Amino acid sequence: MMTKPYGKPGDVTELVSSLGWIEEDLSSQDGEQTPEIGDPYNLNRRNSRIPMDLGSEDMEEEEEEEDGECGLDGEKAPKRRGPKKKKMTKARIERFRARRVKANARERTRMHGLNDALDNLRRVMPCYSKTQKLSKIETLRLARNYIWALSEVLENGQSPESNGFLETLCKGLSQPTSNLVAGCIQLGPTAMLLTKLDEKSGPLEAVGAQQTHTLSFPSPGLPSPPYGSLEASHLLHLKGFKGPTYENPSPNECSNGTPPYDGPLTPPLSISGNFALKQEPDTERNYTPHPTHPAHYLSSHHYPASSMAVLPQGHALFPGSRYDLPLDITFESFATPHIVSSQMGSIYNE
DNA sequence: TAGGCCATCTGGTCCT
DNA sequence: AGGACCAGATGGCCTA
Repeated sequence: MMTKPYGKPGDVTELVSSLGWIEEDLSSQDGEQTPEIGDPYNLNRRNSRIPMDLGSEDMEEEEEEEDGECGLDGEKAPKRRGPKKKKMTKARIERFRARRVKANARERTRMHGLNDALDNLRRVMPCYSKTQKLSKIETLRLARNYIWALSEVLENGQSPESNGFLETLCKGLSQPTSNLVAGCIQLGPTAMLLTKLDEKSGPLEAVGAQQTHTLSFPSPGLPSPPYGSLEASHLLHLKGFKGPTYENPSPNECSNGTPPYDGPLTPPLSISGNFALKQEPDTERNYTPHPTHPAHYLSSHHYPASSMAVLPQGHALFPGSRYDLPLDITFESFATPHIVSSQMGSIYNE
């Protein structure tokens, strides 16, 4: 679908004068402006965007006026063919304006719905923060990568704590987002491992076991970030899951015929080093299963302020990372692969 | 100040 | 005819 381009500057000058009635009329909508923006309908800057061709009766008066008129260069405009249209009456102007206002409202609502859906998507991403939202495009990219990474976990048994999992997640993401994801991923498994170990042993033993973790961050004594919860939906959608039966395409191929994904691989800057925080025993570890998590697979941790540089806006900058992690960041969905790994048997057996 | 991101308005197109 | 969807245009806000 091609959108008709707006008129050239010359056209604008010409039309602004001839369409003064529209400008004047639309400007009267000021009373309908929404409070968020001073000029929500852009009425004050729409002069150059007055419809070049309303394509309907709404422009009849303007078309009539132009009949026989000379253009800017003095050339005679071609005589308009077809039936003479009706005059633009006040009532017609009103109808046009009402239609436009209604359409604008619908469009706003539609976009809000789209944004709500994006927010919902953000919430199930490996890292979610209310204060530091992923951009729309990064949300979509990460979602795509996340689905891909999870499918590899399911199909190949790839560890969600492996660098491969992380690299898949970060494919095509901007460097800041990659760092954010890396930080989440690298911090996330700790709590979950601890949680699992806690089921068999005490926290201290779990801490000791953590030291053999393949990834070198969140150290045993390292305070964990505030973990979020794994929403019930993350488990529910696995119910009845019978395992992958599809052919897993290459990351750069799309089986549905869509163009290949050729986003550049942007490995996180700090897979193993930059997030190495202080490796001190954390006597302040405050491990509590997240209340909203039905299976208590995740826990809720909080970083003591001493363990990281705390930025003014409540963000914690991880050493070596360009990306500061909001303190309210959650890792709710990151647990999914672990859930999948640990529950695979029971899920399959259902 | 430039660039990224976003919300909004807008007209065109398609569909019901 | 009217609504949904789309993409272009524009200005505001924020950050490096």
